[in-house]
Amino acid sequence: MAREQQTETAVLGALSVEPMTGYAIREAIRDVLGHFWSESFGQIYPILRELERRGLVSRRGSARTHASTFAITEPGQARLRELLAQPIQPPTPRNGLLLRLFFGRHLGPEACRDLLAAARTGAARQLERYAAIRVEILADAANAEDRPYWLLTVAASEHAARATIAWADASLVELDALRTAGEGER
Amino acid sequence: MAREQQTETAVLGALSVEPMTGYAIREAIRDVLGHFWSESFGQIYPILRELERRGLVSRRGSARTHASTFAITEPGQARLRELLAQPIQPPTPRNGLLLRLFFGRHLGPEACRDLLAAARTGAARQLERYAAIRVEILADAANAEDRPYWLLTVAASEHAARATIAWADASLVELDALRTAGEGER
DNA sequence: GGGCACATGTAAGCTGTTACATGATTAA
DNA sequence: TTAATCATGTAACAGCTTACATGTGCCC
Repeated sequence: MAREQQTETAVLGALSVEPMTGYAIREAIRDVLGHFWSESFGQIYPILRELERRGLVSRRGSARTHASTFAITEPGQARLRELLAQPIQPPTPRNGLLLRLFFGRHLGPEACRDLLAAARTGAARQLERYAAIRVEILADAANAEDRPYWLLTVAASEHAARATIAWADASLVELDALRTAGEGER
Repeated sequence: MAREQQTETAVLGALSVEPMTGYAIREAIRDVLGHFWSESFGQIYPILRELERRGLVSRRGSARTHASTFAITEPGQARLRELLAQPIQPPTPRNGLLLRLFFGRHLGPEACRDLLAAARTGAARQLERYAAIRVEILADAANAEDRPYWLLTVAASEHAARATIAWADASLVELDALRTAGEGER
């Protein structure tokens, strides 16, 4: 699946929940899919125009009034199903934290400790956010059919965050052992 | 930290382990950092030339002979330490699997099941690869000082993979419940 | 001498972000 | 009425991948 089609998927998917303005699509993606997806205005508006041209979404209200709402059409629904069935494009891995830790010898144990502690804190904070999202999803009576799928994605992020915390805790212990050993050598 | 500096970090880091050709840098990044980093030739060669110009690496042998080895210089070491201390640039999240599952209602429980099963299989295969990398690192007597840091990154990936497996298992159970409920409604 | 792995590099092109320009609407 | 938020869009640019062009050295 080409990269561009993924934006198309996200936009059509957002509109499959309810009609929205382009601005609202961005907000929804940031607030609801934020833990696993992102789109910028520079992507969304051109795609919306393109989707409109192809009849996959319909615009209500003109762009000039600064209040045009987009709704997914029947062909749009079909296109969304088609896109969702495409093979998943594996992301190119780029983890700045692990890059630093891999070359951690040049940074020293203390700085690595700080990196790990920060990662742990960040993951813990994310867990709180996921709990809030979970509550929101459970409270949303309008989209009961979507609920199990939405909860699936939250669970994925929660598992990942808990794994990060467990890894950080174990690594902090190991780094401490390394620091003590380093002091012993002096 | 700007994106471009991250490539600089990866290249200088690779050369901090031992002098290498550009080709070998790519191989090393793919084989050793592959689970959390990637670089392509189109990035590596221009950066090497730039680093040479700035005196951060030195070239032995000419490009024309197709066998020039790059080594990190003393200023290069200092630059690497500086780069490693830069704040981490958070990656923009883009998880194609979670995007599909979020809109899973349109795909149906069976297709989502397949996605989860594939994710589980992939994570299990990765775990095997990490075990192999771990053995390699432990067997590498030349870089004993780097070892604890390298093992840290492997542990991170292992934790993540195990979290994926646990999540997939739990989610498969939930999806089955959903399928059964769906059949009961008919 | 044919194929393969090693090796260097460039150019085109895609994806995506950022910054900017512009305007409407609403609440203080 | 002024500030904040909602809203639409574009242009420039950064970053990265891919494909291509080219060549070396080795082994069968």
